Amino acid sequence: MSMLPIMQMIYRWEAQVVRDDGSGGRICGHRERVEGLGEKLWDILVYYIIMPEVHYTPTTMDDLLQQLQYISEESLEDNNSVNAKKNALLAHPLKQALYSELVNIKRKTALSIRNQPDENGENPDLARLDNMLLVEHVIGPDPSHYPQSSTAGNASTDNTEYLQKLSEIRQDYHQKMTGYEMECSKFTEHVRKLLDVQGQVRPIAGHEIQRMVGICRKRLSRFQIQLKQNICEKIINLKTRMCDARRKRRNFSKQATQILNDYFHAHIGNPYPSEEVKEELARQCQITVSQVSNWFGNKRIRYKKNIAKAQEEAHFYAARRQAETFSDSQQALSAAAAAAAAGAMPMLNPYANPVANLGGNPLTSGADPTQFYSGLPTDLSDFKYFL
DNA sequence: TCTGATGATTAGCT
DNA sequence: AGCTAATCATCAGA
Repeated sequence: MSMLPIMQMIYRWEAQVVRDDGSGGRICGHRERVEGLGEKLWDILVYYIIMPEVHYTPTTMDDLLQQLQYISEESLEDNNSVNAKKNALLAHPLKQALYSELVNIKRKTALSIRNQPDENGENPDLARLDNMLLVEHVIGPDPSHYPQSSTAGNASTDNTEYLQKLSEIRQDYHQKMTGYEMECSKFTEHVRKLLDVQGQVRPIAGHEIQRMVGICRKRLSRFQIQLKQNICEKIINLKTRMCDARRKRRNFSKQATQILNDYFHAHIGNPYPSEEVKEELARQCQITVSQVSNWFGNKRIRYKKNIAKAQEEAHFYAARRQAETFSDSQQALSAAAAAAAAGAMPMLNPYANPVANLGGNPLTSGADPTQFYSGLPTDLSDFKYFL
């Protein structure tokens, strides 16, 4: 605390006292603007002005500083001498005048300095969290009361499970928020009562108490933010879990697979549907365009792989047939294996060579005939994709 | 429970 | 951006 404002305040108040009670006394000419009043100002005034007879008046700056230090360190609680001072102060005829003056000065000086706009502004983090909680139906209307849509079975099951989990989170949130509000109210009420008591001996106006309660609530809102953050994290985890397609993979319906297979085999020469076609297929199959893209990606690569596998098997069996003409069966098997491994005899590849394909028997490969021969192209140019 | 099928994801390529 | 190839995670039938 700076000394100059305190001295100015003392002089100012002394002048006020002289005017109010007309009893004369020291009148000081210092009426300069008072700035930066501290919380102990009231005690200082009590010591030096209201009860000057029980305290010696400091004559030097060092004496005054020493006295101020003493006052600052003295507790206002459970102290007989302090209580005596409080009582003397409350009974003093000038108490009200002094009180009003100090409240007025505090409002003009200290409060105006501390009353920054950000103290009253809404916390952006809290607003963001509240917004998310509103969007996710944790606050506001309960989504579990909404009528269920009659979508496909899997989606409906997922939705029900999601709503159930969300309802649990919602319940947890409201329970914790109720507890928070209760604790918050209890604490702010305690602060309010404390300030009311302090207000009897210190210049604390009603609006200051309100402001202090607001500050308390603001400080306590950190717990509220923490709570809301935890709830938001829970929702994000829930959504991640529910939306993780790998965990909740569902096979497409038979009808959807049929539609996709029909298109694939009908366009086996160039199984790359355009974006428009993908959208149409997605609509027909009731899946997303991405799923259509995935399906075609998987289909193409697996189709190719199966061809390679069929080719390998064809090589093996062809080689074995050829080897059967040998007398040594061991030699035959070795020859077949070597032929298959080397990918020899491409003539037997039903897809690498369309002419051979048309003459071969796909069933000997052991592959799924519907996989390989459904919608088999008749025009040789259709094979360009696999050549 | 095992195993092949299948949808989704990812890195790398063009 | 779209594709391939490898891989993962899950489904579903034996």
